Amino acid sequence: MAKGKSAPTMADVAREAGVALGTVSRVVNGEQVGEEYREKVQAAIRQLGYRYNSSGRALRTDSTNTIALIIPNTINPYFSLLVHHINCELEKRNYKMMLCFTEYDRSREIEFIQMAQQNRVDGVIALTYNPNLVIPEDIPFVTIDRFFSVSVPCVASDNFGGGWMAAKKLKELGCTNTAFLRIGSTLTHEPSKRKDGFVSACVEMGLPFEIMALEDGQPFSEFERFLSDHIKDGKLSFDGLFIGTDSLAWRIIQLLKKMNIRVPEDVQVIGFDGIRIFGDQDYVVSTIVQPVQEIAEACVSTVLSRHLSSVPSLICLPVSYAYGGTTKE
Amino acid sequence: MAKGKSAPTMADVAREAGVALGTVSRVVNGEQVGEEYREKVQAAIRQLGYRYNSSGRALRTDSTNTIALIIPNTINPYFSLLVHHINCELEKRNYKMMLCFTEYDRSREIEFIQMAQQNRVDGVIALTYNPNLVIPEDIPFVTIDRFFSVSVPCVASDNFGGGWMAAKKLKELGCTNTAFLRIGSTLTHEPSKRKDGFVSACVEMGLPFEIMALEDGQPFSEFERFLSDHIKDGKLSFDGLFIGTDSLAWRIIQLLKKMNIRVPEDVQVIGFDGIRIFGDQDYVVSTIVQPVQEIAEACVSTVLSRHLSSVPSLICLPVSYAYGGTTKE
DNA sequence: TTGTATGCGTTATCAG
DNA sequence: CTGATAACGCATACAA
Repeated sequence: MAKGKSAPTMADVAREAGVALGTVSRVVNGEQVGEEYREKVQAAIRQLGYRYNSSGRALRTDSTNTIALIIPNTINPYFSLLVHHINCELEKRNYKMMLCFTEYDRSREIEFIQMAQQNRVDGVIALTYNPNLVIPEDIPFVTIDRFFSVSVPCVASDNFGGGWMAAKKLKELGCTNTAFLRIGSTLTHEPSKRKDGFVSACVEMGLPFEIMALEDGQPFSEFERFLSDHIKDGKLSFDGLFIGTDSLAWRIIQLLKKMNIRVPEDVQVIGFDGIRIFGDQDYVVSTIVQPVQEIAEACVSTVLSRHLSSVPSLICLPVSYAYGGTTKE
Repeated sequence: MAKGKSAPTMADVAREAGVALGTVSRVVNGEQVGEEYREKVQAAIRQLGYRYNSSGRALRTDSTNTIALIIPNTINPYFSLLVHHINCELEKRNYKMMLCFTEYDRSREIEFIQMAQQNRVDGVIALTYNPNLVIPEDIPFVTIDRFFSVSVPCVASDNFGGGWMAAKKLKELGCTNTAFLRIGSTLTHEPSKRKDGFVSACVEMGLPFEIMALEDGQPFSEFERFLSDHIKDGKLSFDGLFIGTDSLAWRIIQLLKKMNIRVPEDVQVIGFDGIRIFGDQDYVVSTIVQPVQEIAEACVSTVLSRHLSSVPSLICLPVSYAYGGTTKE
């Protein structure tokens, strides 16, 4: 019988079962225990409704069965998807997730890494933007989309291949003059390679292209100006656009509508990420799809395999093309 | 100097500062401590890079500064939004979140509640569907959208008022024959009142309406049949639809397109939830917007105020109408 | 005000 | 194979 209202402990179970405390621990942890002892203990556990106290275990073993996920937010649907699949993978393996939102704040990225260590998490998965971020060496750490060093595994999709694929697709669909549009930080990370792949393919195939990259601080209206500059007699000189993310693609398409340019009749548009409306229905735009499920699986299995000596330092996963109404066909 | 590689403990700090262990604890917890002692301790803390170990504190205080959030997933954008705002509110208050995905699995809902207790979380916020769920009395518990009993606070938006608002809006926009469409469980919960509010308003205003509710197991195609049955000479007899969720509204609109019914010219559609594309851009459909931010704030402040004796048992927050392209104007 | 000592629930190390 | 017991890092009641 537990004393008062507080939850029963191993000592209570031991008393109830008439065995030693250590024996209870062994049963709970599935270690070798004599059959009749095991049964007595299990009966007592059921009797008292005992469940082990993770705080005690955490203190003793210095591990919490928890992984910290550091990510800007969960409003952006790509991040939501990532959070979802990573948490599912963790749940499968009986791990918990400690979710940390940075809102793109560089100081919070640092803070959360410290906080994660203080909370004795068993590892960290991080999607960050701070160019000066220092990755601790004494805790399993996996990054998404950013390569720091060979000792910090990075998981990303094949951004270069995706850019290449977009160019090839536009060409196949009959485009003869294209542009790549992107917005974003000056930070060099894996997604930066989307442009590189696109450019490489265009050069190789002899497909004309222009680049329009908005740096931090420049207003969105710069895109409007850029597009206007390429309109003659109400006709856009581009017939194919590859855009850094689906989100930006969608905004650009709104812009084109306002300018009376039809998509995909006048210009075909391919985005990047693979965002679906309501998370699981149609693709919002034609797009290069990131394999989020596989990315999540790779992150989790990598961060949990600290002891496995040989972890690749860059895990690159294949992308695919999906039709979303903004290309022909 | 810490022994070996493991993180410094309070004992290390005490030794370094030449004070007692208890004094370090008091400094760390911001209690009254003599000025020169405080300074010595803080210097030692900086010196060693000490951060307190939350496992030790958790074991000692039997509290973890963690709240469990039980929710189906984070793919559905409404859930993503909820997770986002709840986590933000928790971060503000220096609490962590333990995220639990049920995927609508009733047994997992139960499991997670037990697991949360085992992990000594300080409270639970839950959005569940299991009709037989038993809410533990010995832990602060807040539910979203479902009322269990006066002792379990429930946070929800004004679903009845939202239904009423939808009817009024459709009437204002000139509709003369309407229908309410919904899909979903047989479970009675707060969102069930969307229909009630709609019906009440229609009756009061003398606006004709029909109800079409899909029960569990019925295929989506039932909606197609329902709509077909109401088409004569290619013309839909309804000119206004109120639909249980934005997600369903969007699917219905796809259906209408296939049937060559134009939205909003032939029929105006209002959904419920307030989902925006990419989480923060345009509304996907015209809709009754749930005040997610306020819901999150209410959940968190309620679950954290266990000691405050008087918590209302139902917190009902006001909704608003937003134009999203599927109504006139 | 500061120091000392105990115990939170668990795992792990020893003896038996 | 089992029982007893010592940590783990911290907060706190009590003694100084």
